Amino acid sequence: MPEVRVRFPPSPTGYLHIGGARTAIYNWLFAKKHGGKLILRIEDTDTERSTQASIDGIIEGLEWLGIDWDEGPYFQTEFAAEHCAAANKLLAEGKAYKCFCTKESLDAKREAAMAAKQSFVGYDGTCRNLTPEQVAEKEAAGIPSVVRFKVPRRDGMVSYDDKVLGLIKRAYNDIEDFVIVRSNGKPLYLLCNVVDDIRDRISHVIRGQDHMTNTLRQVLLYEALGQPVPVFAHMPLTLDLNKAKISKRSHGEIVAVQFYKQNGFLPWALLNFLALLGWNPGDDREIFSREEMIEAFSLERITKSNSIFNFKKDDPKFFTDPKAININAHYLRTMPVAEIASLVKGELEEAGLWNPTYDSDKKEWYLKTIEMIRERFHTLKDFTTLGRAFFADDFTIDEAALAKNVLKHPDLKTWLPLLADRFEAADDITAESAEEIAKGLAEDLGIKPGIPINAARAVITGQIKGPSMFELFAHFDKATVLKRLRDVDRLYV
RNA sequence: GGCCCCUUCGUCUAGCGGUUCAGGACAUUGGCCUCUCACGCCGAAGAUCACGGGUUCGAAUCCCGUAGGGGUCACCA
Repeated sequence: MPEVRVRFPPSPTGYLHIGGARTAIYNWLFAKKHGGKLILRIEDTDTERSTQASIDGIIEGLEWLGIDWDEGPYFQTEFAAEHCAAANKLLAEGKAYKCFCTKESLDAKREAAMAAKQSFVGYDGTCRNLTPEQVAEKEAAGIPSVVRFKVPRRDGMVSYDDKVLGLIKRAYNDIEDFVIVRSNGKPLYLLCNVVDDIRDRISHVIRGQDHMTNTLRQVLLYEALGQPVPVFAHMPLTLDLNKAKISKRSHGEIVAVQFYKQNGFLPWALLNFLALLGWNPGDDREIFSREEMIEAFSLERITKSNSIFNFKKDDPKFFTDPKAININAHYLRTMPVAEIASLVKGELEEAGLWNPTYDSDKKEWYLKTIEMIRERFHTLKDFTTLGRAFFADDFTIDEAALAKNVLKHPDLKTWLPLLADRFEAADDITAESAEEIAKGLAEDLGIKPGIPINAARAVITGQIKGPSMFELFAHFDKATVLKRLRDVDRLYV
């Protein structure tokens, strides 16, 4: 295979959404797999809608995901001269022509054709065969014109071999003479994109299936420009549960990469999830290290059919696709502690809960805490919400925990302080001695051990569930344990 | 409407003519474990492989129709 050069060409008209991210991911994986280059090219020719904020957001999103590129960002607008030169070349060679039809008359014609349910609603070729004299005449009269590509009028099919979908073909006669330069002299996407891909020596174009009809026309442009056609691979689209294309407009932030960053996702977990939406390695693996995924990736194993991003708005249990959360939770509980520790540090700092000693004296305690609580967390955010009691005294006790494990047994008002007394009397609290003490108290009181233990969990961690309480009695600072146990009184109001 | 693509459990998917009355993952659910929850482990339920015709000794797998879904038909990208 010649040098692999792929590109990710976002148009900066919004944030990076998961569909775009997935395109970037596949291109990135393919480049890495083949030792190729990934080029980032900002397609900003739509000056009306392009914004700097969008460019920043897209780059930030890619960087957060860990997708690095080898060249760029290039900006399409910087190559306007090349785009024009290509258009002029086609014009000079008779492969394109000026069209003086007005947009209004064209729109009217198309609407009439569609209303009449005619098979061909494209441009009718009115200006295709104007003589040079007629063209000169119209230009002299100051009539504005666009440049249209002269699609070969011949029988047969234009075709290309799609790496994902197989042979795609379409009759020449079904393709209209499309516009390549606006009346204001600015070339359009179809042409710019091809010219840029030629200049950037792009070998493989990996993009969404929504580009399929563009591809046939672009193949024609490559041929007219006398350039080799790159390999195309069209990946399936991501739809919502109603099978509608996901978009910022209709789905909001849930489809933005930024949303996942803000909601405690690990970049690699999101990437892993996204990669699996429309691709699989051919075996049962679903969790990959970076190296494993690069090694396993191939265009041939990209799925043909669209996939659904399974999220229900206002789902009380899952704020996004359950599988995405599951994968995130998996990484959360299996990644090296040192790695997750620094991410949690960021969360704590943001929440104003960071204690510098976690980096020095209490480092061991800090790491152990994370190790203990991360197992049942789903996102990084859980450390400062569900796990708040480990890092602060001003936590609130979960309602269910309070009702079920504390208020239900009024005698805990005396039992918990009693437990505190026994802990206080013990010189060294280990998980083993804590268990002995707690169970011993229950026995002496003639109650089930679960009652004081679960109540302790509620007042010490604020949660109805969590790590082994015996380990926690030993893990928490003794004074904290005693205080929280003795403070149980305040809960009965 | 034309053209193009797609169609296997709720969702992501495996499958590429026979060893599959369809396997895995997530979600759901029963149990074990247990101080709780989670993890882990063992189970359950869940897909007449969109439908209808062919081809074949044999089809989820090949062919043809039909239906459904998606994409696209801009002087947007």
